[in-house]
Amino acid sequence: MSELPSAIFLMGPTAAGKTALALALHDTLPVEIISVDSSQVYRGMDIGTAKPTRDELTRAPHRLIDIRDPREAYSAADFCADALVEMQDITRTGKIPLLVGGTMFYFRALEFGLSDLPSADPDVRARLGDEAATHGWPALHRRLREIDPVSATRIHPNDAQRIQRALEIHELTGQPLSALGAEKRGHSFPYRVTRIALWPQDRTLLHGRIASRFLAMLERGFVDEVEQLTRLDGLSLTMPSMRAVGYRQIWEYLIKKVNYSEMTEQAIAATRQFAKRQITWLRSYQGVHALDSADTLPEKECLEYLRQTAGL
RNA sequence: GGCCGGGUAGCUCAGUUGGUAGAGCAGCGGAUUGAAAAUCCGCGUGUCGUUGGUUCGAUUCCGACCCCGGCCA
Repeated sequence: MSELPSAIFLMGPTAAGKTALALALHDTLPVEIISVDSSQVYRGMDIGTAKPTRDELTRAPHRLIDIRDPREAYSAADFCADALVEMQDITRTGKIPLLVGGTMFYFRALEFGLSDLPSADPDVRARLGDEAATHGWPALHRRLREIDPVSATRIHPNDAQRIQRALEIHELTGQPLSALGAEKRGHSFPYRVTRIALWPQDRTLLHGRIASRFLAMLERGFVDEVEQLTRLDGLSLTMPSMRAVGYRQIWEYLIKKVNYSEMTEQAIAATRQFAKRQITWLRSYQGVHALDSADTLPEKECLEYLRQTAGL
């Protein structure tokens, strides 16, 4: 058996201090950073995604940032392919890939793989969306029950997105998702992973950071940033990029659907809920070493852990 | 100071013709296979402002007091 190269995952909810810790690690270890963030892939979305600043990027380049136009879609499958290419590129130069971010689904898909399924088809989705608009999603769920009872049991009748996806797969392949998903193509991730998660155990503290960070984003021109985006021809609120926390609420403020204080309140609440979902992922992610980011960054603790487990 | 509203969940409010109460939002927990910062599921005990009275029983009726609006002085 040959020894697999090392990789480090640095995970954590929003506003936990991941970027700061990653920069610190980059200063002392032979690592190169890959961003694991479904919103930072978009160009022009800087303030609201808490993208590293230009100075920080000069100090420690991040891969997989600014690789898409906000009118394009990006997916977990795209990420897996892109990340693997970058990881191998880093490994080739004798360095260690440090994957940093808050998109837990991307981490999971990368490490454990996705089944061999067709990618999204806008036409099929549009047609299913139209059907749902007239008959309702529960009707489509009934149809799913006929063609794929296993998936229909797993997917709730209200879960529009998953019903749509399951029906889409059936239309595209003629086979049920439950059958395709079952034949896992033997996935083996070619890295030895050290997983670290960073977040304050004190929820109140996290909430405080989320609120003050959002207010700081507003001061740095977040509304202007979204205003610029609304001028992009063809960009709409339903696109994946604009479903991002903060962007969505500010967009609604700009079209006068909500006032300024409602926007602020709703954006902060949406961020808290997002952080909670991220924490749910982290709790179920096996083999994760949790670091508490309370008042100060646990930089030394992190380095010590890496020394012991990854031999750095 | 007088009159009129109102004081019920963290917030906004509903309700109980007297049998100790429920929505939305927030919060908490969970799921998660090409939209994932998405999408979905589950969770509601709170001196019903305080204090007396009537009553078998009061958050509900009556009185006093306190607080917040508004109007009049």
